[in-house]
Amino acid sequence: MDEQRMMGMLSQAGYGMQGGPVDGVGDPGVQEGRKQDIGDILQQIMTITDQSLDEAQARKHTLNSHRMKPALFSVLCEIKEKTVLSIRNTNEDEPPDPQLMRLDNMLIAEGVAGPEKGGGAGAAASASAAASGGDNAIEHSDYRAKLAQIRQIYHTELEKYEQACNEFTTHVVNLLREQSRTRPIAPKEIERMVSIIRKKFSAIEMQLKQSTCEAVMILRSRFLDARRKRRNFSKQASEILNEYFYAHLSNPYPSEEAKEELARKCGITVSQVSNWFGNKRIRYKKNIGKAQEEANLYAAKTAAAASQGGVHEGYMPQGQLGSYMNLNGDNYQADSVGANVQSQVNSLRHVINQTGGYQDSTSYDMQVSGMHRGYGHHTSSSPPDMGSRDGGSRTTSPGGEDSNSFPNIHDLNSNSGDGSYHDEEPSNKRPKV
DNA sequence: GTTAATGATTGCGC
DNA sequence: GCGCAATCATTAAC
Repeated sequence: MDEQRMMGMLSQAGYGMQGGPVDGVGDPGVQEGRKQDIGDILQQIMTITDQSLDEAQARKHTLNSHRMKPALFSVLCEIKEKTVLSIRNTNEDEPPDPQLMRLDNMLIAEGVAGPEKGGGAGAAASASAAASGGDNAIEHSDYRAKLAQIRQIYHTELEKYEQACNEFTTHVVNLLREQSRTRPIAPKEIERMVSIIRKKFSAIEMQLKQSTCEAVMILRSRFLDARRKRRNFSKQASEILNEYFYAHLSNPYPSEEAKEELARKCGITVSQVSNWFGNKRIRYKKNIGKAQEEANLYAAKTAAAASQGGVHEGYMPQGQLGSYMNLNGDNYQADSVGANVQSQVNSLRHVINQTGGYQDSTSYDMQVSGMHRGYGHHTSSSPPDMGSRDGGSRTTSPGGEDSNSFPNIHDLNSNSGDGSYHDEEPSNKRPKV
C-alpha cells in the first residue's frame, strides 16, 4: 500500500495526522512532516520481520507507543476484515466428506462409534451362528471382547485427538490474541485459523476411523468368515460320505433325503454334504487315478464286509448300515442283506472295471472275481458322467445299453433273472433342475 | 516353513 | 436352484 493511499484512508477514517482530529490541513509544511512520519512507521513495519527478536521487541514497543499507531492499526483492521470475509466466503458451505460419512456409518453400525450396544457385535455373531449352524458361543464372546477392545482404543485415541486439538487451538488463539496487540488480527481471522486447525485434526481423526474400520473388518473376517473356521470333518463322517460316494459312484448325486440323512449321521449340515459331494465329484474326476485307490479301499471294505454276511461293522461306523443303504429310497432294502451285498459288489466291480482289473492274485481279487460271476456285463472304464448336466447315464435307461453308465443298483436289478428292468426313476439320481 | 488335503465360497451356465 | 470349475483359506502332515 502506497503512502498516498494510506494517508487518504486515514483521513477518511477521521484520524488526524497528529493522532487526533484532522488539523493543519492546507499547511504544506505540516503535511510534509506528517508524510515523513507515516513513511517512517511503514518503513519500520516493513523491516521489523528482518530484525532479531530483541530488536523487534524494542521496535514493537516504539511502534506501540507511537502516536500514529491507533490510526494505522484501525485502517489495517478494516482492510484485513474485508480480506478475511472474502476468504471465508470462498470456503463456506463445504459438503461433508462422503468418505468420512461412510466411516462414521460403519463404525456406528458395528457398535464402535456412538452409544454402546449389543446389537452390532451380537447381531453379527448371531448371523454367524445361523450361518454355521454350530454352537460358537465362545467365539462370540471372543468377538465381542475384541470388538470392545477396538471400541476402547478408538475412543481413547479419539479423546486424545480431541484434547490435543483443543489444546492446540487454544494455544493458537492465545498466540493470535497476543499478536493482535501488535498487528491487526480480526476475530474472523482467528475463527478461520481455528477452522483450519480443526480440519487438520479432522484429517487425523479420519485416519483413526479408517484404521478402526480396517481392524473391525479384519476381526469380522477372522470370526465370521466360515472359511476361516473350517474344520475337517471327523473321520467317521468322512467314512460315511466316502462310503456313500463309492457305493453310488455311477450316480454320486444324493437326493435331498439322502443328503439329510447323511448330514444327520455325519453331524454336519445338508449344505456341507452338498459341498462335500461337489468337491468329491470334481476331485474324483480330476485325479481319477488317486481316487481309484480310495475307491479300491472302500470297495475292499465293502467286499470284506459282504463276505462276512453283509455285516459292515468292520469298516462302517456302528449302526450305519441299515439307514445308510436305503438313504436314497431306491430299490435297496435296509434289511435286505442280499441287496446290500449286491450293491457293494456292484461298486467293487465298478472299481475293477475302471482299473482294468487287478494284476495280482490277491485274496481280494479272488473274492471279488467269485462274487462277480455272472454279473460282468458292464465293461465301461469311463468315469461317472459328472460333466454334463442333463445327459449321460442319469437320464438314459439305467439298465439299458448306455455305454457311459456305471454298474449300479439298476444293473443288478436288470440281472435279477427275469431280464426285466425296474424302470422307475432312481431317487438317488441327481435332482432335476 | 512347505505342501497336500480339504471344506467353503464364488461365478457361471443351465 | 443345482452342479461344475476355479479359487480361497485353513488344517494337518512332513
